This record gives sequence, C-alpha cells and structure tokens, in this order.
Amino acid sequence: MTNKSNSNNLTKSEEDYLKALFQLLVEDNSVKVGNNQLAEYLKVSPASTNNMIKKLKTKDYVVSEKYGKLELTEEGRAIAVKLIRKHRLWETFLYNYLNFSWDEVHDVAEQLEHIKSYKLIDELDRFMDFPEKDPHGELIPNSKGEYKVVPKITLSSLEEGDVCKLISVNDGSVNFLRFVSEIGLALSSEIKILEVREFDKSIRIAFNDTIETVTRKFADNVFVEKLI
Amino acid sequence: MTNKSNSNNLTKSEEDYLKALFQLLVEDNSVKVGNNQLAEYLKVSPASTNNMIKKLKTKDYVVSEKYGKLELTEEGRAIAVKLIRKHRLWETFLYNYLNFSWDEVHDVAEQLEHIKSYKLIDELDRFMDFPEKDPHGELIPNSKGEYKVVPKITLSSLEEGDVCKLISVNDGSVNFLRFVSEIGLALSSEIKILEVREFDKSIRIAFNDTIETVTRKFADNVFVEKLI
DNA sequence: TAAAAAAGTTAGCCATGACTAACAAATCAA
DNA sequence: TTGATTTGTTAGTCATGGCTAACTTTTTTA
Repeated sequence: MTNKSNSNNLTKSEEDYLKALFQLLVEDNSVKVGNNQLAEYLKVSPASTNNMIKKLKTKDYVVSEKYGKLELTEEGRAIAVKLIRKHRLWETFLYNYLNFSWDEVHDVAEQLEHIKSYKLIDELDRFMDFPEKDPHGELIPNSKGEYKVVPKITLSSLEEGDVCKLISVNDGSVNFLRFVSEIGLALSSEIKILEVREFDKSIRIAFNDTIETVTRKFADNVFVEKLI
Repeated sequence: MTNKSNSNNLTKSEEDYLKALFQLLVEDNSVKVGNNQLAEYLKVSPASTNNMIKKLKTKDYVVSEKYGKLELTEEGRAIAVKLIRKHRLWETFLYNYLNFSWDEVHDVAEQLEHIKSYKLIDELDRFMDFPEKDPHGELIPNSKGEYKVVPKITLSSLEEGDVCKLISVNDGSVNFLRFVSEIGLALSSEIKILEVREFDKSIRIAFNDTIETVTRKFADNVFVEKLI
C-alpha cells in the first residue's frame, strides 16, 4: 500500500525510454549507460533523451547525477519488466496462433506492448497456458514481475570442435532473423563448430545435415548453450 | 492501382475523428452532421474538431463547405470501416477467448483498433474462423471493407403483445451493458412485451421465465427483430 | 422580419516530444 | 598535463492536438 497509485499513466514515449534503459542496463549489463548511448539506441537526438530523462527523474523512475550514469529506480525497473513481459507474450501469440514468422513478430509486438489493460495480458498468458519462452528463445517474465536472464554465450565465443545448442537469437534485425530461418536454424538446433577462420573470424558450422559458413557478425547475434 | 499508397499513415487522433464521423453519418444515418455534434460525440471542444476537420479535408478524407455539413470521401469511409472491423474483431477475441465480459471489451478494443498491421487483423479473423457478429450482435465488416448495417428497431418502438428477439445492444455505456447481463438478457433471447406504461413509457417485459420492468431509456438502447 | 440562440470559425495559448545549434564538462591521448 | 575528442546540457524551434475566448454566420422563434 506504499505505492501512491501504480496507475500506469505513462505515455508511449515514456514507456519506450524506460524499456530501452532497462535493456541497456540489464540485458547488455553495461557498467555505465550514458545519455548519448541511450539516444543512439532509440535513434533520437541526445537533446531529446536529455529532456525525457529529466522528466523521468521528476517522476522517480530514473536516478542520475548531472553528467553521471543513468539508473532505474525499482519502480522504473518494474515498468520496464512489464513491457518486456507484454512484448514477449504478444510475440508468442503472433508466432504460435497467427502464423507470423520470426522476423515479423517484433514490429507488431512493439505496438501491442503499449496497450493498457492488466486483464488483457494476464488472460493472454493464461490462454497460451503460461509459456516460458518467446519465439526467439527469451524467457517471459511472469505476472509478478520476476525477470530472469538466461546466461548467454554467443556462437562466436566457441572454438573448433565445440558442440552447442541454439537457445536464443537477438531479435534486433529483420534481415538477420530472416537469414537464420532461411538457412534452417531453429531453437534447440544442435550446432557443431567445424572451423574458425583466422582471416575474418568467419565460422563453418554443421547442423541438421547442413553445412554453412557464417560471418563473425552473424555469430555474435546467436546465443547458445555449450554442450561439448 | 489508382490509390497513391493506401499507406495508412494516420495518427490515432485522425483515425478517431474519421471513425466518429462515420458512426454519426451511417449508424445514426443523420441528415446532417455538424462540427459541434462531432465535437460533443468525441468529447472535445468545437475548436479542436474544426481544426482536425480542416486537416482531414486537405488529406481528402472529408468534404464540406464552410458552415456546411460534414461528409466523408470514399477513402475516408474506407478507413473508418477498417477501424470498425478491427474494433469488432478484437471485441470478439476478447469475449470469446480471453474471458472478457460484455462491458469490458469496448475500452480495450478502442486501443487495439489502432494497431497497424494488415496481417494481424486478417490472421486474427482467420484464427476465429471469420466470425459474422461481435459480442454485442453487430456485423463485422469483411476484409474487403464491405459494411452492412442490420436493419434495427428498438425495443421501445414495440407495443403490448409484441414478441421479439434481441439482436444487438448499443455498446456505448458500461453501466447499461452491465445491467443487461445482470438481468439475464443475452443475444437471441426472446422477449415478450407485457405492458407499456403510459405514465413514463416504462415497459414490462418477459424473457427466460423472468419478468422485468425497464425504462424507456433502456429500451432505446436494445435492438430487436420483431417476431410477432 | 428582427432579435436571440445555436452553430461554426478564428486567434492565440499550452503540453508533449521531436529537432538543431551552441556550449560545458569529462575523458582520452600525446 | 594540456589539448582534442567525446559526452552531456541548454536554449530555442517545430508539429500535433488539445484548450478558451471572442467573433461570425446561420437558424430559430417571437
């Protein structure tokens, strides 16, 4: 009963900033997240970011000293986690029930995550029987706001001879996702590293009777669990 | 191929105005819809309406002469129908799959109808196996934008001894909808008019072994098909 | 038909959240 | 350590979409 209202009266923009900040802070667990970094992530000018951060500080969602690093309050963090929960649940719905492909879900979920209704999202969760992971392999926070990160290592961190399992992919780029599914990689695919080329760090991998060569950049966006 | 783009780049506000205008023009099939009427319907000031109408005229969605009545162009009408299609499909989804009640669906659908994605709405339609009517009994326009109105007569227009079937209800007021379901009325219920009281036009009706007296205002918001 | 009422319009203001340009502070590197 | 570069801040502008107050046109009605 200490919360004044938990009324969720945030604008779409405020929500976007809080979510972005959370993603920079927690998912990339950076030591310092600065104003310009946030601006670049959101593709807005540093002036806009500065402005919004000022506003979010007066609302007690963000804490920072002048010229210092940005941090979220507990309340700010809670809002961000709720948005991520909504995003991932909608992605799951689109993928599992509405024939959306891997690379199509993100943009629509980005809109749907701003719909305000507690009942909507909890019922959607129940309807899908409380899924654990979204289509890209990321864990979905539960309705209590518990957020877990799967300990992730990238495909690019492995060496010749290693065997791993695909557990999630970075859903930032449509072209990347399209390529992943085009070559036939899917969640849980077992991948063997055949060769890491010194020259350009490209990697030859084998999976499902297929052999492919992928770039370092590609391998940086594929998260795996090491098996051997 | 004559459409320059059909790109659907409208703001939420622009969409709200077009939909409201359509509802005043078509559903209440008024002879004249004026600026102040639209303002009152949307609960904004006449100045705001005037401003937005000006904008919608330059975009060729609305036509009107100075001090004259408001009308929609074909394109404006098409946008409005798409919004109504989206609204009703979402209401149906919320009601049939997510345990929402009659009076809860409207507000959330009001938000969901602004989500921009052709695939989303057509897949949702397919997922639900192309429903014909929304939970309040209104026809859902199909993906080609065909809009039909069920010829409606109100319960209040009937006389003693008449028998009718409930085909739809006005979903404008939460309290009204809550009352309808509380007394046990549902779509397709057969209703017999027992008595119309001269004094205040209240009506005694019988349905499902229940007898209720309802006010004239209530009866104005209940749409029926006359059986006898 | 002329005055009153209603309906429509205009001007000017506000908040939000973008932007650019200019400036200040902090950090890096020679 | 000091100058250059990067990072952060401020001031001032713009578009959107609200608002009120004042005004004009149209319609009603006495």
